[in-house]
Amino acid sequence: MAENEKKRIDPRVLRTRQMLKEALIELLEEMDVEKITVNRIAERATINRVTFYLHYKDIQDMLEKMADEMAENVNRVMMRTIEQHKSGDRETLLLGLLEHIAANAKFYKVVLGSRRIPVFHERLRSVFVDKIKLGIEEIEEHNPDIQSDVAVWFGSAALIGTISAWLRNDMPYTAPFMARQFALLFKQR
Amino acid sequence: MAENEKKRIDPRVLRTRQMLKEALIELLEEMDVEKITVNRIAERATINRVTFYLHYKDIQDMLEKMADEMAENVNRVMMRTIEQHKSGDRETLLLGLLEHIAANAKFYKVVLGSRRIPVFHERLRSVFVDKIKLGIEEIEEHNPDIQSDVAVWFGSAALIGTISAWLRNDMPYTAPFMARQFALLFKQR
DNA sequence: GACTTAATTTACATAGTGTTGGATAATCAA
DNA sequence: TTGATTATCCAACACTATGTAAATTAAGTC
Repeated sequence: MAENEKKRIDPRVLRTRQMLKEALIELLEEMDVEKITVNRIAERATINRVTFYLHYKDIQDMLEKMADEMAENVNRVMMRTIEQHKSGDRETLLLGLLEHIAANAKFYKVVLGSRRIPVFHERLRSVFVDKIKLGIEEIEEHNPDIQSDVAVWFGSAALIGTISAWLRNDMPYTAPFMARQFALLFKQR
Repeated sequence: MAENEKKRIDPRVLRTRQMLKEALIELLEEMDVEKITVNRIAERATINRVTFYLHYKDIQDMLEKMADEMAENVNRVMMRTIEQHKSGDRETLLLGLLEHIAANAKFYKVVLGSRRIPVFHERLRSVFVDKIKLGIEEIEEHNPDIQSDVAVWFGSAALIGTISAWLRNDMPYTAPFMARQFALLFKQR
């Protein structure tokens, strides 16, 4: 059932998109996003340049689609973590997220850790904003002087920014350690 | 003395650069940075396109130079605030910063609030990182379980991100209010 | 094996880049 | 004010990248 939902896509399409994406990630490891052209992506992917346009409007469009996929994945991971542990416990939730990121570190380091690709940060931020909004009441009860939307801005920015820095520095700490750090840093009394 | 330090620059140069910068800010208000070309900037500034290249290598170079100027300004503002109040009090320091940003909201909204111009975020982050490192010992004393570099990542990201969100939402709260919010949010016990 | 759809090839018009050499105009120094 | 200096302008150039079109080849589907 599950694999029929997306009514079977031609394997050639999957292959081409996969190769284009891998090529783009590779290039992003090597150069700034402004230096990347459709030419280069196609060449690296050993795909004809014209074929690129059969799949994406332009590079920006491609980045956005990849960012959407990333957001979906992150959402799914967080959902799954919650189900497995049957608790909205913040630390375990973060641990699930961080372990997913660590498992796909090559990708996330490029799109979040590196400079100059804001689409991914935007998408991830809106995922976090949604998640944080759900657990925000506690803060309001605890400290009524804190404006809830400011707290959401603060929390989501701190999360993304810290994770990005963690990736930029080649993850010097383990995922569980980072989850614990977040728990401590977010703790209000 | 002070004005002689930069050994008098030709007023034509100052004028040209000023017009180019204003044109770029205007364009950034109107469109994404990828859509901006040297052509457009020159046209908007009523400056010949060739003249652009007499001042900047390319658009990226121009953005970097503007980001450097911004970082200098922010640094200066924070220094001045500390001098005036003769105290490293966090809330007043932040208030000085936020008031400076509010006073130049048009500029900051474009370069920080809008999407897709990471250079400015980077530069501002490194300013904050420096500042936060100085006041980090207290946290270490208070809670020895928190890794100091993680705390720096967390703090700087939260600051920039919250300020950006504040600008993106057209500053619905006053600068003093935001300074107070930061003080509350950063408070650890 | 016939049908369908994806990818390739070649080609073209358009737009932007970065640099040149020479003319013009604004600033500076005497 | 004058003459020297230097910034800006103008026209032109080669080059790279973009995005699209039409016809051909190759791969996947039933």
